Amino acid sequence: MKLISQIASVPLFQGLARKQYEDLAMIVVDHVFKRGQSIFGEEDEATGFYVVISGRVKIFKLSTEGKEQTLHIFGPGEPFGEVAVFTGRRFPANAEALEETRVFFFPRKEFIELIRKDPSLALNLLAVLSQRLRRFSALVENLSLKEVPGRLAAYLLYLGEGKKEANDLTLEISKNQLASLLGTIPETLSRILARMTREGFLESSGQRGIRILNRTGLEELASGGRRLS
Amino acid sequence: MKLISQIASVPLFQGLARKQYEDLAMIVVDHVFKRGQSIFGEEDEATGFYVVISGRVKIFKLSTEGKEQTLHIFGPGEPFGEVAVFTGRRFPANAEALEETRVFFFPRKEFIELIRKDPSLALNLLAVLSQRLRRFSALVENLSLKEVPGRLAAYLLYLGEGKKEANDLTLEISKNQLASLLGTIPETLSRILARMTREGFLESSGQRGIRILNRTGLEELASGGRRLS
DNA sequence: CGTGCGCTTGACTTTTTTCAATAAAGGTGG
DNA sequence: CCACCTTTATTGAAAAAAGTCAAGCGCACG
Repeated sequence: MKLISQIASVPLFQGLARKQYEDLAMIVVDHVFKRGQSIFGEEDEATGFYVVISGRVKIFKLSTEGKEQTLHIFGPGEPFGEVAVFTGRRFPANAEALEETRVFFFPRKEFIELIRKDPSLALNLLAVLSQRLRRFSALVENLSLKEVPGRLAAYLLYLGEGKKEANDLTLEISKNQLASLLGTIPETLSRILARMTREGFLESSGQRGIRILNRTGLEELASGGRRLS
Repeated sequence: MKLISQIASVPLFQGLARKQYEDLAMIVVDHVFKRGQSIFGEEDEATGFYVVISGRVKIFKLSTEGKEQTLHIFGPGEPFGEVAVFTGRRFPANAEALEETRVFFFPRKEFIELIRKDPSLALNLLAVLSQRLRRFSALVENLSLKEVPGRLAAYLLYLGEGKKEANDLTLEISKNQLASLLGTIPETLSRILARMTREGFLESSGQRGIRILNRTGLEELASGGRRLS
């Protein structure tokens, strides 16, 4: 059946027994959201979590002044909202479809029931969360470099981690938001990107594309062993 | 038996069935480390994870130039090294006892076997990891404030979270290391602490103690709605 | 009792932010 | 498909913040 093969193709559910897939198929709720439509809001009850099947989902927070800060963009195969399922009962951020997006929703209660029945599911989840935790702590390290060029270099390398085309990056957030994530402002980011381009570290293609030309150079910047001239 | 009640008092294992505690007691390895002794090193095989029973454990990384960066200090009841158990097979950092420290070691293979037998253990673990992930993402948000006073204020508030005496803080890392975590240098941190003291936001007691005197003021700094004069 | 490490302070330099003005891109509706 | 409009990105010059270098203090430790 189509549903089961779709579930089986989600990395989070890789390597489960046939029976498990059938059980998952029993509790899953198929949802389609239109571009711009909200999937859940901050402070909403977390009644379950989602997996993106097709399309893209933006996770973001709104500051008190109403400014939007994108935390992450999830694409096909990626789960989101799981953290809330196991801690609080509320989502800590908002989720919205960036384009026509299909998601599978797994209701909290039923899902936990499933875990109780077969723990291999839990082991998969633990692996996913652990992985994320590791990446996060790497990010924290990066952000503590004291100068912006170093932070930017570290971030770009971090972006390429575990990709085939590690030199061809696509920013999943706007440069304004990247600036904010790096603890700086768009003007500074823009200037530093310009300098890096001038010095042959990278080249940008379009608004979101960045190609790394001198990986070693970036690594030196990120480790503080070198500075932009 | 003593062992079981000690295991039961670990938050990570709260609320399990009697049988579970007995199983855990079967696989646990009791270890005592002297002050300064290494518990594991970066790149060591992660054959299991630890829970602090008494004493304190420092988790740190060494930079290429041999400088030490403390990531965390764990005290009684707290688990460490779990992430490595579920992802890679190697630890991403070093662990060392800060004082005479007793830890329980849970071997990976046997522990995973236990999870397979009873998933409520897995649910506890999932909750702990999720919680940590949440705190981490809050930390990332804090570190992205563009000025140091804001980052410091956010960090101090973050430290006090979920404590009874939220205004009486004890830094668990040296000010040098705090500076590094905040993406700045000790001199700047020192000056900013001095300014904050002069303006009545806080007062410091001893080298590691900080008392918050004006929480609202710090919150305004952290949100960018106010600056030090 | 000296040595070392961590913390503080001062004067000076460099980096980053601010403010303001333009340029480019992307989406919208005709 | 094009013109328009709003959002996003870039650039310059002046102001502010943070970093560097150097020196001194104080407490813990051997």
